[in-house]
Amino acid sequence: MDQDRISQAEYLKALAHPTRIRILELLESEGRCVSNIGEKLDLKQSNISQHLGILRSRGILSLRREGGHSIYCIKDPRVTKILDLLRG
Amino acid sequence: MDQDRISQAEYLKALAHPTRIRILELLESEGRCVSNIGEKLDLKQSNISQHLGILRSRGILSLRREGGHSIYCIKDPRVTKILDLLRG
DNA sequence: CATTAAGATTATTATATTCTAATATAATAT
DNA sequence: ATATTATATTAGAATATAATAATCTTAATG
Repeated sequence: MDQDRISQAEYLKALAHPTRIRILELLESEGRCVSNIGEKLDLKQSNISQHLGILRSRGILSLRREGGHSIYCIKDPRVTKILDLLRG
Repeated sequence: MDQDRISQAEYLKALAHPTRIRILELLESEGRCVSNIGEKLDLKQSNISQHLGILRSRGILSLRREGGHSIYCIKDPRVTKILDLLRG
């Protein structure tokens, strides 16, 4: 169906941003909370939260709550394969 | 460097469109000219030409001229791997 | 209960993409 | 040389994305 290509495109679009790629690189080693990612990337909290929301809404990241923090982890193993391919 | 993520993002952005994914699927089997792709996809010629230009400018497709036709082919084998992963 | 910390959401503005329509170019045929 | 076919390019309007700032929400703590 054509819906397939639309969701494939949306999936790729979720990955297709330099900040989101940097976030995914950070999360490849371990799950992290928003403020930790914020320190590493030196970006506004709301901006990071928006990017995380995009990655989560496409099923790429998962979220668990721990103490007062939201820990984001890579949920879909395909992203690491795609990033590996890109790094060639 | 950060430039790496920018080019990776641009590469993914080139793939991240339903029409471009359909074009790549068509080209996975064989090289095709613009009008052939046009028949299959039922889109305006200029629109297809623009999408092909985007894919070519990112090094994903190559172009050779043959008679009065432009034949486009997949140049970067990584795309088929990425599409395979998405179809997973 | 009031305060604070962590994160999410919303509004706004700026920028980028996409599609269509029109025009230009290049090669081939008449 | 003119016409035709195939493709490319450009311009413009509509839509989508992105960054910032401001405003919630929730949970934990004094």
